Amino acid sequence: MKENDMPLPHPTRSIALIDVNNFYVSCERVFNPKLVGVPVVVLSNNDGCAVARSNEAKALGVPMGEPWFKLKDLAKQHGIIGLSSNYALYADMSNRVMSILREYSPDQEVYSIDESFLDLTGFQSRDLISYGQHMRKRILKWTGLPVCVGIGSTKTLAKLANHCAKKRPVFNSVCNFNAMLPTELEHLLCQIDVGEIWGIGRKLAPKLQALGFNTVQDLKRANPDRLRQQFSVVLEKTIHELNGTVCIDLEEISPPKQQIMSSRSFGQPIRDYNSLAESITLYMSSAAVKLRRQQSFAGSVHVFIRTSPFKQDAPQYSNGITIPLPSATDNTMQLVNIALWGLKQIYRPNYDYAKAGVMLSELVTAQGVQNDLFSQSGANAENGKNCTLS
DNA sequence: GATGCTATGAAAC
DNA sequence: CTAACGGTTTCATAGCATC
Repeated sequence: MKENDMPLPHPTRSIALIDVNNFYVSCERVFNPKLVGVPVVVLSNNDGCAVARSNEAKALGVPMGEPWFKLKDLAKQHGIIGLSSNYALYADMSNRVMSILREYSPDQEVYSIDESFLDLTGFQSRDLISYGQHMRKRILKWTGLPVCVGIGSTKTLAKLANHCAKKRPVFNSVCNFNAMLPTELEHLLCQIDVGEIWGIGRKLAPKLQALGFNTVQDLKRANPDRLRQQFSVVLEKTIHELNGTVCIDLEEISPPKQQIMSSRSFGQPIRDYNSLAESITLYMSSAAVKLRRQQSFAGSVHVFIRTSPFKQDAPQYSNGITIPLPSATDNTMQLVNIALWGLKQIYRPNYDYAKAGVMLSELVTAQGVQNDLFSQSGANAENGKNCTLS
């Protein structure tokens, strides 16, 4: 791809999206080179489902999210290796990658454990492909992880460019839409399925195809107003972003979570109240840690328990309860007690429970608490831990 | 008729 | 030997209740 060194028609932003290939699998391979070149999947909690697949595993047709027991035959046949996940390792590797990337731009959004946006606007456009190659080679050398780089004038386009970098060997893992001629880009976008666009998922893709929007180019040329009517604002924004109009900003500082959830499927079904209570206590403790780490206070607590929907013949029960708190708190003891009270309300004996969890919502930040306290002249300020919701 | 709350669904990683 | 199936989060909307 030849770089375009003509002046660009509009003041164009250059947003890069850097994404580690098959992140969990690649992490495992760094520490066990025997896994290189063979089909590998990393499994979810309790070795339940495939949450990451190597290219070899994908080529064998292993679907994302497939339960491991359904893969046993295929695995035996082709020697697919199933690994338990090691989230502490992945978090550590992620931190290394993110700090390397931070040196390439002061404007970074860490979007997920294996993805980061960088704003490269103002960097010399014709150099961006080599800049991207530099990142890629450095990350590979310093962490052992393979990444791809996509560059475009919006986040949606950067995502799409990243997809091209990954899927099309021509780009050698770095694809810059901004460096392509309009006709060249159009030709490319005609070959990509609508379903590949960020925000177009399993439900939306078939609906759009039914209306004749089969490729990215089709959707790019669609009438945003009309599709907003028919679908949603989200889709309207996507169309604008495909045309280079920024609708989704770079979020360098991640806003505090509005709700915090902790839940887990059990390795084996649980029937008795005490075991359930133990789990709920554990989940709430971890939720409370997350809550305090972002310096928030919870205004309501939700507790839920459920049997396995996959056991068709077993009696099913699923219930949850939301408990509003008179006063927002971040205190583990208080939160656990409330959750256990909630559990008592919804618990029914003689069911095989498969999953339980808690959710904290109506979160207010410590900042908000401060303001609240000032505005309410310190009412309910006992050890600064509680605040009244107004 | 406008506004607010809740439950639900779709999407993402 | 059999059965076995993730976890969080956000955002938008629809339906219902309320002012």
